[in-house]
Amino acid sequence: MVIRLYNSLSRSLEELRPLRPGKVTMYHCGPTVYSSPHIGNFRSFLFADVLRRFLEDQGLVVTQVMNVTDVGHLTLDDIEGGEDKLEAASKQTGKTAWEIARQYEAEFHDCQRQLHVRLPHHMPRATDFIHQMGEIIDDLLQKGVAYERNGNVYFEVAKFPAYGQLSGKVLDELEAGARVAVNEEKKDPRDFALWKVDSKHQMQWDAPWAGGARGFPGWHIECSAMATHYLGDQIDIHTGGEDNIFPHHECEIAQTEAHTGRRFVSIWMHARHLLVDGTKMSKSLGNFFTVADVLRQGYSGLELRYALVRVQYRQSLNFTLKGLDEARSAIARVQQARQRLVRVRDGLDLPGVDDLDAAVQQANAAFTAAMSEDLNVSEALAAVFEFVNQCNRGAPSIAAAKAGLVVFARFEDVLGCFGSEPKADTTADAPPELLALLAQRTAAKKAKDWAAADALRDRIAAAGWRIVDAPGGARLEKA
RNA sequence: GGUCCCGUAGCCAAGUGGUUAGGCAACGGAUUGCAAAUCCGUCUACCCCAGUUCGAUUCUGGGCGGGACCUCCA
Repeated sequence: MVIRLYNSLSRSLEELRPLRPGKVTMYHCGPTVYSSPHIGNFRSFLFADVLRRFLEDQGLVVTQVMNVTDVGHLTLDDIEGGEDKLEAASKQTGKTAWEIARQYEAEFHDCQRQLHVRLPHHMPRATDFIHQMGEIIDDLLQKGVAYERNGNVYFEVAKFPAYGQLSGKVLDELEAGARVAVNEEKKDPRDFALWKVDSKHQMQWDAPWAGGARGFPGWHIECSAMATHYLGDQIDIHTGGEDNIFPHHECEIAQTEAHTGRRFVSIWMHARHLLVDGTKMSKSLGNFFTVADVLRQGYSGLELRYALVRVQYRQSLNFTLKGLDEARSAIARVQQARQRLVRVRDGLDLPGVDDLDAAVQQANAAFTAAMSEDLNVSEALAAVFEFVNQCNRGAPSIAAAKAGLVVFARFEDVLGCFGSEPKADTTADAPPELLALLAQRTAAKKAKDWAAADALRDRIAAAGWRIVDAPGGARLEKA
């Protein structure tokens, strides 16, 4: 199956042709660990996760690298002598920048776990790569595409003609941009920092090249260092949020390609920002959600994952609490269909004669086709639910149940938002007191004391379980 | 101001130059003691105006509306 992905650089769908057949290298711009991860962050990271899962589903061997930015990116204020994100958080909390970084890095990993993210193979910290950044900076200085002013080192954009290709920024207009603070040190306003000197900065290192001043790395160099370190000079796919296109990825291309002399990335992929209640998520509008916020409201990681993954990554998904409720219902529908198959397979329910062959084939083919076309998850989900309906309406044989469960396992393997295969019967997992109530209800039903039976059912429901009445008897499911 | 994306039934959201996407919700029926789950059915839409075409939701142009980026941001 040909996999086509949208390349931001060419602004078109391109067939994925790995540099080394059968293997795909991916680099993802990861979190800046100065605050709690929010749902927008994870829209982007879950997109990367689904991409990786689908490529593996297609038999490709994937190597994933995601950086942890613990140096902090400079804020706008920094241009005028302010501080970076980590430094700012440090001042507010009284903790050191290092403590802040480690705290939020741990929280990020926790979110990854809760959202069922398959962990990237490498998650390097920027602060562990100061030396490698220095080597690149030194090389760029040697090559004459970077220059030093008062210890600060800048990349000279004029020396890299392709600058602006990714973002489509017209250079002349950039120069006149109103939000660009004047920096007399730069030869050109577009030049960007590779190394900065600021004696007040908490995180500082001796310059890792001869003759350099003590300071800290600039905005973009970490990704070049870590990507090339783990994956080589050329990588297949590089992802990030759409905001990364400019300036971050534009600068990354410039400095990396100037350094290696080779094309850095084959396919650039960018996730569209999500909207919350139809508008941009922001703290001032009060529609800002961290991952923890959502989980605290009683939604599961799977439900949040479903809500963030169900729309194709290049569409501006509209996140709502109602959407989470919909996710809950949708997941339940899938899991109920799976459980039905499990019960047939395990001999708890009578098998039928339907073989499901056509449905299995159709579901797999439609799912693959949808995902192959730039990860069209919405369309892939339609294939999933079409299959749910096929399973539910028929009377699957034992062989069909087995085959159907393989299909569902595959869907779960790629999307990861349904959960593991349901147990055939969860009654035994319920607390003993609920089992006692269930027994009482069964007795009440036998005595045709409907009022008592219904009252008992209500009590069980209040405890978070629901009764499933079936021909073989009633059982309990976690609601 | 520059660049770009989008506007699909109650809500979310695919897709197509002419054949019911899907999910959630709602309603009717089957099933059930009543429910839950499930099945069947109903609600069947493409912002507006021109143009191209035998035919446009789908292509072109204009308008209106929403959103994004333009050195904090996934």
